Amino acid sequence: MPRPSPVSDAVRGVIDAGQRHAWALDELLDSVRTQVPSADYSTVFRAVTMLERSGEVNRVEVGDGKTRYEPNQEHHEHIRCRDCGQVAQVPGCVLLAAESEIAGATGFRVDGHSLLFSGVCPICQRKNDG
Amino acid sequence: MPRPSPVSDAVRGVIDAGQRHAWALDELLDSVRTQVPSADYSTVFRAVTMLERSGEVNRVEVGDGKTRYEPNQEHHEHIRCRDCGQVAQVPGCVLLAAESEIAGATGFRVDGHSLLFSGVCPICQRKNDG
DNA sequence: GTCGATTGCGCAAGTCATTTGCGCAACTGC
DNA sequence: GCAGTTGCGCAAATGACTTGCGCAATCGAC
Repeated sequence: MPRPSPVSDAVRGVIDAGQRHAWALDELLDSVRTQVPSADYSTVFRAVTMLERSGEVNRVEVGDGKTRYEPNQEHHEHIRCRDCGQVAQVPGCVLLAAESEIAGATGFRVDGHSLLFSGVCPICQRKNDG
Repeated sequence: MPRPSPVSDAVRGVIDAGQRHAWALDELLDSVRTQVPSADYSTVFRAVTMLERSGEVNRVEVGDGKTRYEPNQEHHEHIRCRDCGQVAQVPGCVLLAAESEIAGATGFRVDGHSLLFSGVCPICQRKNDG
């Protein structure tokens, strides 16, 4: 019987709840603190690091200078709002076939890709109009 | 007649020479120092920032924790070596058509994307085999 | 129950990659 | 040759992690 770990459990819970798609550490911390007010940044960091190592979550880089984490699901792409930074999920993948073609063109052995669309999310569109 | 600016000129020269595709600041500094040994990190930083503002270079994020810069050319994708971090260029774009579809699926107003393939470059493939 | 070992986690310091402030000194135009 | 501008080196500040340290809560054994 392992010791209870409220902070780590809260981190896992927050990510799995899926209220947001790709969580940055500070966002995770804010959310975790609604359940465990004393939670610390480093603890959240260690928790997601463990979850990543165990394969429960994936690290994603969306080019905003922050490391983000999402639940480990089937492959998909991302779309980020240029204004608020919110990251949403774009289901499906149209690129697998392209990889072998890229391999031929560049000489690289291609084993993955990450595709990020950018634009303005519905909420920010409304804000901008108003 | 503006003052000469050897460091800034060297930065522009290095990027335009195209010996590498996407330059990180420390790589730029190393290269610039072969021409101007006293060159400083902050000066290189300010130079690329200017070049970016003037539209001569583009900032690219390739998910390795460093900001990279490339000459402002027509749209293309990138491929990065998982081992050595080298970034090469993948010409062409197969995704423009997809953007409107994504817009419909997510509600975002889509105005761009960035696609990064990852894999192992020819040099590292040879290193790994040997 | 209580004692020793384990381990979650808060605190604070360290690291890495920028980013900014400061001020000297070279250069330009007058 | 002089005043004003400005490129740039130096060093400190910032932001986002990352790591070390050690307390204290909890577990299992007796």
